[in-house]
Amino acid sequence: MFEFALLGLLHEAPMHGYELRKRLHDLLGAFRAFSYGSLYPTLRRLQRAGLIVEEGPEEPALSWGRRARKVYKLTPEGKERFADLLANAGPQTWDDDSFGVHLAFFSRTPADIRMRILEGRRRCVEERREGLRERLTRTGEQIDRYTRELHRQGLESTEREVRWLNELIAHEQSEQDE
Amino acid sequence: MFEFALLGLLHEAPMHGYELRKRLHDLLGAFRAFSYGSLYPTLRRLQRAGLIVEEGPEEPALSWGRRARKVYKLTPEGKERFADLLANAGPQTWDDDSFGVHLAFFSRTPADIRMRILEGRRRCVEERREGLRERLTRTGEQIDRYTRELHRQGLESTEREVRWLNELIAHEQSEQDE
DNA sequence: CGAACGATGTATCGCGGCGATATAATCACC
DNA sequence: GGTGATTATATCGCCGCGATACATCGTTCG
Repeated sequence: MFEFALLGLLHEAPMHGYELRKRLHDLLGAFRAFSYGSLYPTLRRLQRAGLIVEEGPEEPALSWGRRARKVYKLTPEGKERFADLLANAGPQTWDDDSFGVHLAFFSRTPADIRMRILEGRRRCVEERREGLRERLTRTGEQIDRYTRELHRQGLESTEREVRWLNELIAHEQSEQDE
Repeated sequence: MFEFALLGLLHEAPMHGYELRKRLHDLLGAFRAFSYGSLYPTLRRLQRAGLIVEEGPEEPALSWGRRARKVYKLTPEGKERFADLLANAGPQTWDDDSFGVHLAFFSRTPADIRMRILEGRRRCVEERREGLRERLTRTGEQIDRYTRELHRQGLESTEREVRWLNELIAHEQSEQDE
């Protein structure tokens, strides 16, 4: 997840940790929080895996005054890895975050893959919706008001996501026809 | 989180792990998934902390055929701990799950505390809403369609949650007046 | 009859992510 | 010249998850 997002951002330009976190927040803050406690360890992991490298000092004299910062850039292996992650959807569970990251990089994703990701997401959200409906009728009247309220809220937001996904898919199709 | 939910469930009756997980799923599945990979370690932790104890074999002969199961029950310390967790809201961030658990146990929560929890939640969701609005206007037109769509979706669901919380709070107040 | 399957049941392992925290330099402002 | 916000990197321990393993029971189907 983190790995996916970082590789995607570094695809735009080389960056250092702090900057990555800000971009992450702007790009994906609407659906997920990102902490430094994951950022730096993930960067180290990516570095050890050879997916990113620390850029040389470069411009050591120019604009001095900035304090120590480590700028990372993608390696060819990193680009390859990102392409892999882009192409296949993550684990198909309703609480998996990777869909959001996919969406954030959709403008760089081929149309057929976009469609596959969207439909995969829709399928798993629909499954969850059915599960919730079934549970709501099963547990019926025997649960207290607050729990039922929680269920209603969960079901409604799931239904809304399905509708949203349908719109996205429809838009995708109309674009394809044109 | 897990700890909170487990203590709450064991408040109803002594139970074993598998049963707890099923109840968890019925009660809170609408907003959160629960895995065994957390359940059993959490039970051990609670046991080590003296908040729960393994019930004696009890009825060893009756209804035999059932296979090995460990039934846990609350200790006085466990009840105390649960009361503490009930009374004060968890970390006030929009992605904190503990609100859902609180809600699930609302029927056992005093009215004034219910109100405090609801208002705390509303405050932090409203803050997030403002942050998202600000970011949407700031990043304005310079972001691609898909990312904007993600933002819109995040903002809308936040707004819906605020409305929902307002309803819950209003209902709470009307009940108090009566 | 037995095989196969799905539910019941307990448990662990490694890893990914988080909150808290430490450290430090720079900048803006009064 | 001090105070606080912002920029910047980093680690620690804990929590929760997915995968996996294993054993028993009831049912169903060939």
